[in-house]
Amino acid sequence: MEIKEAERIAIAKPVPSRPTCSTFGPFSELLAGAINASPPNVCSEAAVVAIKPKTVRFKPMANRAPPDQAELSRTAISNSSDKVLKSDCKPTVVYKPLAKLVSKSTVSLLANMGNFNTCHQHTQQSVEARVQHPSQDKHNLRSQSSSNLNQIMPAVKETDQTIESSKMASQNLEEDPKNIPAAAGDRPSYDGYNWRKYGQKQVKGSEYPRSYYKCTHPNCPVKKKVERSFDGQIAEIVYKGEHNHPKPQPPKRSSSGTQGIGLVSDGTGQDTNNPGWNNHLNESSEGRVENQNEVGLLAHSTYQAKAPPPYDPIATGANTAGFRISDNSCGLSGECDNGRKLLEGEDDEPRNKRRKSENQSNEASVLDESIQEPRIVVQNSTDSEILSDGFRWRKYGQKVVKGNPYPRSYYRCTNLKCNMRKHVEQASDDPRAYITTYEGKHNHEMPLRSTNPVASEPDSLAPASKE
DNA sequence: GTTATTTGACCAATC
DNA sequence: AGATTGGTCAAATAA
Repeated sequence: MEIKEAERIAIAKPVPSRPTCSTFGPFSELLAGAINASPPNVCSEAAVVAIKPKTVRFKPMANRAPPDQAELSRTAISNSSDKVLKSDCKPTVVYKPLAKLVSKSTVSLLANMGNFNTCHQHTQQSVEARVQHPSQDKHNLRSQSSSNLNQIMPAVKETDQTIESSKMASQNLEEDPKNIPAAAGDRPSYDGYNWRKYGQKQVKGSEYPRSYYKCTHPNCPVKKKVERSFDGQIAEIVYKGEHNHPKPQPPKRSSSGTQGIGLVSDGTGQDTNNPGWNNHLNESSEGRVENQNEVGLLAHSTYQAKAPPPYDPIATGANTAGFRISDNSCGLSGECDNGRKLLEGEDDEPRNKRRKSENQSNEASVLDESIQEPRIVVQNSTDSEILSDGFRWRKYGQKVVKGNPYPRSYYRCTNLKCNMRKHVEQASDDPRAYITTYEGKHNHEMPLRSTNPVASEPDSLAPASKE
């Protein structure tokens, strides 16, 4: 009986526990398994889990980073990256069309880079941010984010940069884990604050599990809720309270400044350093973009910032390091990075430590992935076209809505058959705070895949692409 | 041995 | 008043 129950549980919770399959094949496989309800062999572990419902956790093992992160990051990354790429980047290069790979490493890389995002988040943290998202739309969310990003970040940088950045990131990542002791005690998140995960739950409205984090500072009442999609994208992030303390300064990771940057976070975004830069970024022109990016990453992220972050020294300055990354990765679209970062950052944060070890073991794989990451990069499409969640969007209008000082951008799915539309607008002063509203559903598959390597979603959803 | 994460269970709020 | 959902706590586990 128990066993059965356990099994159930395992099956039942697709979300949180991702497949523990050590091998991780393609995400698709996993999905398939889940769908079938019969876990793949790999999941033998799962079976075990069944036996032990409690400990079911997935082992991060080397295989993967925590599923969430890795996958998430991947998707996020890929998505964001794709998006970014298109918008910003020129066609350049895609290292590999396979988006899959991108995932973890990329993510982490991005995440590192993404620290920028952190900045935004800081702000956000102080405030409450809510992400709006249609529950259904994972894709939508993504798309939103991407779209937003695109919109937001028109700036285009050279793809090369992005690529490089990605590469660097990847490299960094590799190192990161090590370097990143990250987070050493607390795990810094992209925003530069340290968070402790105190709970996870699947919320009814959302498909994805929601993770609850508390700021590790003793006095700090700040909490945040993060929902991640299987893809790894962040569907929602909600911050509550304001930090009573300044952001913890990151231990400098010496090494190369650059490295410090991203690296650190191996995805976690823990780098304290990052936060700083993040903030800077935010402040800086790019900041917005980043924010947006973040948002984008987030699938929906609408933040409503109540108050500005009290401290943000970070914001103040920190960008430095990260920036490089930003240049790189996101130069084009800071978005990518940001988003990724965000994604990773949050979830990852906690995991960083573990990951370290894991990463090490996985490093090889990761590295490979990271390398591939660059592929993310690519895409360029007209400005109007945006790949967000794997779908392609065309901006057909922009307008300033009455209640919102910020312009609202309207997008349509480029697929002729598809009636899907969405509009995105900044919700508050916080660039990150966005509101994306989707209308309709996609009648078609995501085009992106073929087009872009992105695949983040696709990957997960799909066919396993394994590569 | 320590610390952090995961997860089930409990409590509170809302409908 | 009951049911449902969200949020938090605390034990167990793993690194």
